[in-house]
Amino acid sequence: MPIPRAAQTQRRTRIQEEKEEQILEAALDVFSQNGFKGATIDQIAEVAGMSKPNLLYYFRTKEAMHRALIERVLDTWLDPLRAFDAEGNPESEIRSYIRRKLEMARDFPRESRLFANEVLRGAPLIEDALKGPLKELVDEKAEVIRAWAKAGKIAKCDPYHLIFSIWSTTQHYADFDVQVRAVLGQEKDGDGRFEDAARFLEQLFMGGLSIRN
Amino acid sequence: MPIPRAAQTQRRTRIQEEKEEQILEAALDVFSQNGFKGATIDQIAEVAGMSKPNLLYYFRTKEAMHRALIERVLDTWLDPLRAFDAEGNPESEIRSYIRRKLEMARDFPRESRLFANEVLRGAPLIEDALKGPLKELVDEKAEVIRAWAKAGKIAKCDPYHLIFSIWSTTQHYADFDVQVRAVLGQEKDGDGRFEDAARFLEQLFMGGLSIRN
DNA sequence: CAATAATTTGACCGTTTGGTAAACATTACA
DNA sequence: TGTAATGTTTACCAAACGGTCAAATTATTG
Repeated sequence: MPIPRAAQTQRRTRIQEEKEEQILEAALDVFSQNGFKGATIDQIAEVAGMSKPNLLYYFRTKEAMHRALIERVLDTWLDPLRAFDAEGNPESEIRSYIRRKLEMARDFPRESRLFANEVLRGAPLIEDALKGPLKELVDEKAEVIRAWAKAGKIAKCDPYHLIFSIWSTTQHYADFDVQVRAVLGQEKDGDGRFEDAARFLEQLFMGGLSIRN
Repeated sequence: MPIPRAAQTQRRTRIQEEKEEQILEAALDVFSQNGFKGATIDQIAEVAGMSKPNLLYYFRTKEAMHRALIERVLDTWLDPLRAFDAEGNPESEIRSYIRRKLEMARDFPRESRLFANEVLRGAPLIEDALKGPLKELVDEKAEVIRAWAKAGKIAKCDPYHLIFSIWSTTQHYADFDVQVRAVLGQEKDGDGRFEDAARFLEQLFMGGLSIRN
């Protein structure tokens, strides 16, 4: 009778796992399209196929839902950068980083837009994560790139802005999808568009870093 | 006594000009930070320094405000691309296009974020503009770039994705400003950051298009 | 099976929101 | 200066919102 909130219980039941998953899936849909303030609990509940109080049984507030969602996304979002290997070959490392980021934009556009929405509004929920773990990771990888440049393996360039430009060019295809589709028309869609983008970005970055094929 | 809404009157008075300007300025502040749904009329009214009904005297609905604002922004936003000159030198044309876009991201970040917010939510208000005038303009300039490539003045590349990548890399500094600042720390701020970005992007695109300095 | 814990829901609450009505104030101009 | 058009404000409304409550239902387990 007293309400032991799902999030507080020690061991999570099967139902809890399933329902929380179901809710976060719906929340991703709604938050990524409307932003935090624009999304409503009723809307998420409807998409999730459950009543509003039921949803609030698993996440006590709208913000708790958003926080759970964005923390999870932020984590997987950085996986490609973590995979960036200092010991590897500069050309193939950068090339495959670009491709992996582009694949994520293609396969997880909602996650990209959720993140974009959050950063756009000032990133109140993830400010600490950006200044802490994210910055540290980028610092580390920037150092790798700088070392490559110093060793003459790639052209000298600002590693931070290189990373920014890879982020922005790839995520653009998720975040600005509507615009991209409007400009390209429907004839180029899906995989064709993806391959065109991949080819172009590869050429751009390989050339810009003086890595000739 | 009957209410001749400002927007409907034939000739606009001095007060109308001033107040509408004042409102749109405030609306830019609020909409760009919170998105359409996240922004409230009360908030805009407060920033504009007038009462809510007074604001609604000039713009009958929240959507009317947003529409007026975004149409104006969209127009000026495309100016740099319009300035792109087919007769000019490819290198300097592309270089100055990048610089101009980067300057806009620096000087008009709110406009950039307003636009980003609108596209992120599916661009319901400007879908037609994207598929019409915007597409036509991009088509035209893409043809110019293609001709340059054919003439061997720049490397062969997909002109559409080239334009997308210039848009995304430059606007990134406005839209993802919080993230950029979090990663770079505060030591690099303002003009220093801008110059670093400009130098990097110039190198990237000039190299990627095989235009060697 | 019994009883306890976990889950689900309809009804509800206070606040915020977009927008209106009408009275009041100010400006423009004959 | 008078008066009609324009501009401004206070008070208000209905709908939507985030969230609560208690009762009902379902699952778990001794």
